[in-house]
Amino acid sequence: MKLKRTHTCGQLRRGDVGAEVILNGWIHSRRDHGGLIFFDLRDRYGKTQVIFDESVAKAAFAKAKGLGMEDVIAVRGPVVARSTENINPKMVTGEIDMSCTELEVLNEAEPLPFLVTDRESANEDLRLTYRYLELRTEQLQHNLITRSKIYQLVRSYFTGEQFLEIETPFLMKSTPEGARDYLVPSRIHQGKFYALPQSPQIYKQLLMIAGYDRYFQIVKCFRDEDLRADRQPEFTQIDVELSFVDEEDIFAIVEGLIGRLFKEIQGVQLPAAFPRLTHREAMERYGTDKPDLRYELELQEFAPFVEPSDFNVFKAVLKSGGRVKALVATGCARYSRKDIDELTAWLTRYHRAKGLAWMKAAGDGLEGGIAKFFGDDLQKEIITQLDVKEGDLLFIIGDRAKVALPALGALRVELARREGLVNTDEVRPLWITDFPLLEFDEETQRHVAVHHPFTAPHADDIQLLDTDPGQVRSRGYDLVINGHEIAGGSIRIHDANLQDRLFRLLGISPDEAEAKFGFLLKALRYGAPPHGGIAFGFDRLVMVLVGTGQIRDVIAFPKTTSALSLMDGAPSEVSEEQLKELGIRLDEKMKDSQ
RNA sequence: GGGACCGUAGUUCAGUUGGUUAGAACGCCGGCCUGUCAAGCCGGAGGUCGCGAGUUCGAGUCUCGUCGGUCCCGCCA
Repeated sequence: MKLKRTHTCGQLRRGDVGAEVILNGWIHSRRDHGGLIFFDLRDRYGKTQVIFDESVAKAAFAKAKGLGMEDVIAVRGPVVARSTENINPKMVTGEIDMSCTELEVLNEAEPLPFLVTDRESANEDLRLTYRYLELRTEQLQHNLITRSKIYQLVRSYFTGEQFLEIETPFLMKSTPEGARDYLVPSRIHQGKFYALPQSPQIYKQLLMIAGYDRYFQIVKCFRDEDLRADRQPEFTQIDVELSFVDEEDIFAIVEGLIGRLFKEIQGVQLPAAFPRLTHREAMERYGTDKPDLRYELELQEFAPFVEPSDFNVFKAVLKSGGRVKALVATGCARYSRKDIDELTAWLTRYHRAKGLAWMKAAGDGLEGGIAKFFGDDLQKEIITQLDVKEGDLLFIIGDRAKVALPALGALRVELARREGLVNTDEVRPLWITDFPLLEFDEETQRHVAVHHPFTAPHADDIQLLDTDPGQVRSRGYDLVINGHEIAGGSIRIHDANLQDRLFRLLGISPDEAEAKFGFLLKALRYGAPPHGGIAFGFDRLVMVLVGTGQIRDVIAFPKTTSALSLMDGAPSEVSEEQLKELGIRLDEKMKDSQ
């Protein structure tokens, strides 16, 4: 190219008027007036309007005639001021034009599959197929530029706090527990496989044992599970681990980082310390372990009103050890029977609830739904105790605790969405603490780790490990922001005997523990310091910081819901030779389907 | 593994109860036009109605299957 840029397309201002400049970029849009042509020339820094005037530069004008959207050009000419009535207040460069005297066409673009000016102009599958075009859109450029800033802020924060950035292997040993591994076959050791890390958990604990007492890494992780709007099979974590610490040290470090990120990216000042909720309290009040605190609408205890009532369904629920809780939907008495039926259908379909009971507040009593099972005095008591106001709608769910609380929690989120209760300017971080250490898995009929098997049990509950493992609290914690689980971590077990005991509790035999985690158990015997850490879902953090609900909006080249890369066609078949080298033979059925 | 919604021109969509030649906007091509910034005006080209079967005298429309996308449940230590 002959004309190399002297400025970017977002740079020129009134003060540059008179300067001779060269700009390089893409033709974002063109407006042809016959003897006068306007281009908006775009690069990632912004847009500048370029004018081609037949009477000023005949050759450049003639070439510009034939150009169209997304052609790549270089233009030379003076910066000229716009007359007052021609100033475009919507553009930061709107007070000036660049009057082109020389034009070099760097590359002409074929007609586009969709408009780069408008992200909504194509379905997502088409945009993903031409992801490099979608990445030219303002929104995605903004998201990726912000993401880049966040990497830098994270690195400068942690290195400023004396953390070391250390890389850990991508080709590692497959371990049981947790998500399905992505496997990588070994050529040198045919029949054996590496696994891509679900997280660098064990490595960072080994780094603590090695004495690197403050470690962090911005690292890709891989989990072969089904996708969601906020979940990709490969994603990025900010992985952090510290030695000689307890929960308070971790919280302080994280609060410092999150505070700085929101200050720098959003200009929002967060409190120096974040509020904390125990897991139990979060479930009781919000029906979820990741509550969105930007709105109230808390779950309320309804059990006291069940016994004096005539509603036998709830009585039976309580008798069998279940829970009955309520949600007071402010001003929702206007909901029609159809609205309520829709909510009921949604809850039974997606949240395993058997039903959704309701009553409307009218006058000084309750009516509709199950109101007839509650006497006048009992209704008045409900209204007083639950602070029900005229025009409110009372939703009640009775079921096993595992169903009733999450279902009502889901209803809370849905009602907030419908009623527009979410203040999108607010940022509400909080810590969830005191998770249960173990959870009984019905399918495999054994206990599984709620967090992971290296999480330390709460000191007060260790004696319960053998008698009532389900009641043991862990030293795990989650950071939740606006209803998104942003980070999770724990104080780890640094005692080999306790770790051994945990493996046994999880139904991992001594032999298996030795085979799968022997290296960790051995390392714990060579002077392991007390340690703990946390891992951030980096993509989700970026989502919250740029204000999108879709993880694909913050990843340059994401996969579809079925884990395909529409642009390059991954995953794809490989040659017989490649398979042979790896000692792999495909199932006949798969060959047929190819 | 399961559920819901979607697939019509390059793109976004409309298309009535199953009925003549499947429309609009943007984009593209050609023409006019010297102050637009969603430029405007005139004209033109452009369709395997995702794919396959079925029902029917007749299918973009109904049924089944299949492929792809999105969202959700399960799953995600």
